[in-house]
Amino acid sequence: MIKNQDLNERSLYLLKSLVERYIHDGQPVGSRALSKDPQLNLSPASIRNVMADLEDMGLIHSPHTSAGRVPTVSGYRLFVDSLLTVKPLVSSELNQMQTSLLSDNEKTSDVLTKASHLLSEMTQMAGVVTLPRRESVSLQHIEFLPMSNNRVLVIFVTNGDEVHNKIINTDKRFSPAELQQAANYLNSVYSGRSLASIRNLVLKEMERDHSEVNQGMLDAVSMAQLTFAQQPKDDYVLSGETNLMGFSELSDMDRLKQLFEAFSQKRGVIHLLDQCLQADGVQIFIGEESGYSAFDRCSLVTAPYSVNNEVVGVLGVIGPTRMAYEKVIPFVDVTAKLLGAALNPK
Amino acid sequence: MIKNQDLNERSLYLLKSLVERYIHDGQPVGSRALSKDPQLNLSPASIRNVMADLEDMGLIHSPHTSAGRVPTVSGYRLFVDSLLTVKPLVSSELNQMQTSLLSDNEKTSDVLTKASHLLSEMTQMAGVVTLPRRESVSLQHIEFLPMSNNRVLVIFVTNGDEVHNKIINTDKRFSPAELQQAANYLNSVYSGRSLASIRNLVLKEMERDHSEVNQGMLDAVSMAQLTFAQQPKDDYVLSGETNLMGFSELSDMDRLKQLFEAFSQKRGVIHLLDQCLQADGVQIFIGEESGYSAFDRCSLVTAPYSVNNEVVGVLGVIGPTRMAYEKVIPFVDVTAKLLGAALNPK
DNA sequence: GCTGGCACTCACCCATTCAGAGTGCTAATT
DNA sequence: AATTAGCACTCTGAATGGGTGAGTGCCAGC
Repeated sequence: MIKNQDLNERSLYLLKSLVERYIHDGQPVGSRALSKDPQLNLSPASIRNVMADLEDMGLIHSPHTSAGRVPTVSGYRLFVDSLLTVKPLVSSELNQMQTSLLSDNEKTSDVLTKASHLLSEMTQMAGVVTLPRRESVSLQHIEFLPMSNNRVLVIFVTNGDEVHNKIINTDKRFSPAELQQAANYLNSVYSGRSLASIRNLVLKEMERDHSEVNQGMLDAVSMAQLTFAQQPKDDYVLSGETNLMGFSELSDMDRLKQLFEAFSQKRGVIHLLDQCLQADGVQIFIGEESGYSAFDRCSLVTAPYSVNNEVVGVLGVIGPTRMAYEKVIPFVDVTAKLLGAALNPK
Repeated sequence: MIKNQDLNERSLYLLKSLVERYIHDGQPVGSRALSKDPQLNLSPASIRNVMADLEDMGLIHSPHTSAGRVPTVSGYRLFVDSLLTVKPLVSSELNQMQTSLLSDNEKTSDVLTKASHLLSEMTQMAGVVTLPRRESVSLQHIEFLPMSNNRVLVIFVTNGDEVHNKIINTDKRFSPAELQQAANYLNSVYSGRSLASIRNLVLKEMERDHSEVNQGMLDAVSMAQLTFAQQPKDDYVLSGETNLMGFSELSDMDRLKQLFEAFSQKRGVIHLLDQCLQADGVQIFIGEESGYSAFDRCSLVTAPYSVNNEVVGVLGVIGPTRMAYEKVIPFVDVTAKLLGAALNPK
């Protein structure tokens, strides 16, 4: 990895200026263009020397002999990590974001959708928000409805007024009254607890000596087991994907197709986003860094969001590698904080 | 409109052959190529004469002087309406479709998703299935949960084990017991009825002399009113959109963007699909016929599907105008029938 | 009414040219 | 020792132009 110290002030400034220019107008940057920079009071020839050094270090690269230079992934990396001067949000933007996210009385899912739209609107790229991890949400209410045969429709509500439902196959047939009783029991014992802790409690309960407990409780616990046993697959809200079709660097149809397939596949994107749960702030994947070839020409700027000081999800912006990081980063950062605030129980 | 009778047998056969060839290999069809057709035992020159006639009638058109001919929208229309020989499904395809759709014990939404995937898989284009119209589904169970302030979370289950939920703002605060009572009342009176009829009953109930009824019933009815008042917006399940990115005729990025925006907008697509609810079989929109410019280069092959002999939704396939109608039409037709069967209460 | 013949028109491919941008290298300058 | 000016060189991209092939429209003859 290239470190800050390996390069002198001047080279770093030159790299910064080059990346900024390239991000700004999308053309390979030549020595002549850079020589116009007043802070970098150098002749094109000297700049060429510096650029040759930067190229040796793999920070920039020339698409062909007589083109200017373009940042490589490492170049972007260094730029983003050490050279970038983030642009604070202007207050009108902040206002817009606040009013759209903090409006009251919304269901969690609606707030997430709004956040996703907000990200894509503000950046004109794609916005993505993962649903809060099921593990950390808590149970508010559970309910069983009889269906044909041994099937039972489970409806449970988690905090944030999210309603989930699932069909379970029980090993015997329950009467409506029995189901009601089981629900009552579970509501009294588990409501308010996180799904993760419920899962643990259920497991313990199942291992206990069955003679001690009555049949009703046993049934209830086994239904809870069926309900909460396997982790549900995570999901996310994506919006503004179509914005990505406007970027020339993503206009290759094959790549675009791969990218959109990845979006509807969801698996890869979720895996990628999950990696950002640990980060304690904005995290960025540039180009191939993500490890998913569909994202080769894209960057992903993410930030985790928290409810009750616990990280429960991730949001981010997906766009071409050549994006205005200095604006996107604060957007993502602030959106994550606002979303956390909006989701906090009042 | 061009009618069958306006053209002699030969011209019609020529048109048919031309459209088939064009659909098959995507190149403008010239007179020489058509002269190879054994059934159409004519010299290129004669064929050119016929083609000139067809062009005058607006059925085919030449992209430029020295290219072959390409069907126009009217040409496709005539072809699809009167010339097409549909290819019945081979039994292996039918089997595949049956096994994937008729597997038991699925929720409505899962079946719809499967149908959509099936359509896109089989045709390698995009598949779309509208959710059953809310009007025609019937209420199975309703339930109220108290939330902060005057807000109440309504959960109701419709046939097909679909769980819906919604937050309503009541004008006074209800205790859990009151809510329970209201739910009990509504369940006893309305369960089994269609949402449309419930809406009517509720309206009548509201107009009745209020002194006659007790407060509990009144509360229940007003909550039902809030729940079922406005029609929920329709929705659909779309899949295989990315397949569309493979077609050269849709590879124009601007158009593609418009198309995908229309998909996520949903409004237009739904409106288009709704028009097919009345049709009593497969209905086709070719190119600009749809009236939505995003679909200018696309065709839409649809069929309504029914539960209990009542049409409740529409499904279809979206692809380039130049698609293999003779295969797509039976696919769509059969899928609609199978979906209806799969959704019929057992 | 059909067909063969013929002149004509394009789109497409290819090679060529040309200007412009940018480079690397070297020698001169500071 | 670092910077710069100068220069030859390379490569892209746009413009040009000829050649080819596919296909047409029309006409005259069968």
